[in-house]
Amino acid sequence: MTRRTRLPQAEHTEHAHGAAERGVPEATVARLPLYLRALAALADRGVVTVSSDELAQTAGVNSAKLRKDLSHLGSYGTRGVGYEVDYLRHQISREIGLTQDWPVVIVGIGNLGHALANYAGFASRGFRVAALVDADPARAGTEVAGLTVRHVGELEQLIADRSIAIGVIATPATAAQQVCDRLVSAGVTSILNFAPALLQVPDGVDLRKVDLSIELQILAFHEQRKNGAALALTAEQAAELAEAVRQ
Amino acid sequence: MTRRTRLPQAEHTEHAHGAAERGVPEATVARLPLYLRALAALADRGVVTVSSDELAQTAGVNSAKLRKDLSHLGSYGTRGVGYEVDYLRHQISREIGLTQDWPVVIVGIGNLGHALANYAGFASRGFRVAALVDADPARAGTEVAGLTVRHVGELEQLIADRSIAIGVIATPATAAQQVCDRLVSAGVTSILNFAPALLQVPDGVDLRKVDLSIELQILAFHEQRKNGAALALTAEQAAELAEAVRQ
DNA sequence: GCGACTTTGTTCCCGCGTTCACAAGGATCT
DNA sequence: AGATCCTTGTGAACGCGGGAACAAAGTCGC
Repeated sequence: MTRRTRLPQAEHTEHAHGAAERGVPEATVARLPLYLRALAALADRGVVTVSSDELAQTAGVNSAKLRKDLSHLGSYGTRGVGYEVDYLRHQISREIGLTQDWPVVIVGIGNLGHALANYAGFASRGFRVAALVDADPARAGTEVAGLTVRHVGELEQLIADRSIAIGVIATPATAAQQVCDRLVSAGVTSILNFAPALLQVPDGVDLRKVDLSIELQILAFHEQRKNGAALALTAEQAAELAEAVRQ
Repeated sequence: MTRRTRLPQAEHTEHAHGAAERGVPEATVARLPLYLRALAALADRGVVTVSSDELAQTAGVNSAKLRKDLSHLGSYGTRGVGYEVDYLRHQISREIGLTQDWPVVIVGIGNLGHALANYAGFASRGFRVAALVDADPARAGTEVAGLTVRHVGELEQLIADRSIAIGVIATPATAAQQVCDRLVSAGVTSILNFAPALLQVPDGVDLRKVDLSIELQILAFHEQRKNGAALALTAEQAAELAEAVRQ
């Protein structure tokens, strides 16, 4: 196997520990939650067995992709029949790690942190909001989503006491890196960042980011292209005009 | 195709290689907001000119990728020098469409909708929350983020009156498709969906989704892999491990 | 004006992910 | 049991995005 791509670095897929053995492609991992949601919907409707085609349609993907994705986890289907909903659901849940309890700390209890603390989608998937932390002393002591907000000074203690491995950053951008550093040094190894800032984390720590405004900007780009025909045309005409005038 | 964007003396009429124009890769589009943010940070620090290397580092990407991305928009740099911060910023803003005003309607003013309505990142990038709508009559009439929440019955009227082209869905999953349909038939052509549901939209309508719990699930997957050796083998080897530790 | 230097814009190559198409394999019926 | 049908799992082709490397093109010093 030892592919020799002549570059001395950037090989973190290669020596990643468990990945070599059962390497599940990142793109596949990102879709597993979709399948899980689709399976839950089917189970609610009392469906016992589904074909890849049906499941794919429910999840909104191509059936070939679905089959290939599932094949990375194992051979959980029956040829000629399909997949047993409950069984497959359990297998995917186990693969993602949703069969265990994941305590999470949310840092920054502003509007967004407030919403995240109350978000039902977390609890229903094995994530438990175990601590809420904010830098504002006035906010500490208040109750949000059934939990008492603690001051950020207690961050390390809370992480240690409650075995927290996952942290969510919902602070302003200016505080994000500092909070991130403290989370990491306190032992958190997975971070979900909502602050619009570029965070640096050491190797071994996973960082994902969600930037709400970026999504809107992407939509705006395409929106502009749709109605853009007219505008771009005038722009082009203007350029041509300008050029014509110069001559 | 022979359209030439006017920039600090660009004089190649010859191989007017139709760069850019009709085809900015989706991956590039998704990074443009990052560059914009990096440029804003540089401008705040008073930087006037920046090399692709510097800018790439600020944005957290590879410099070759950055240059290729920018080349899709046009030739906005000066060889041997770099990019003029303000000029490039304006060009990207224009490309994404951030130089114009984008009225947005938010449907579903629960915790998340509340947070979105107050999100500062929108207003600072040309997005204007033009209407808040909720299905709960009790919530209609209340004030959120300086706007009066309207009942969902007024949705179509609001969209028409305020020329809204972008809609944000922050409702429960069960209401999402119905809201989506109404948005579309009222003329909205770009939708950002926060509800954990698969939405169907006709051609010509752009749909993007953000599922907060999916991000956490992806983190959980990797987290499990990290500690994975021990956790994955619980059944058989946990006992072995426990025994080994005992001795 | 000219050569050395700097940085962009582009080309080439590689690997990943998607998709098609089909062989493999189990279920069902006769 | 054997034939037929059905759906999975996978091999192979393909297109796209990423990264290294390089040529083009401008600046700067003399």
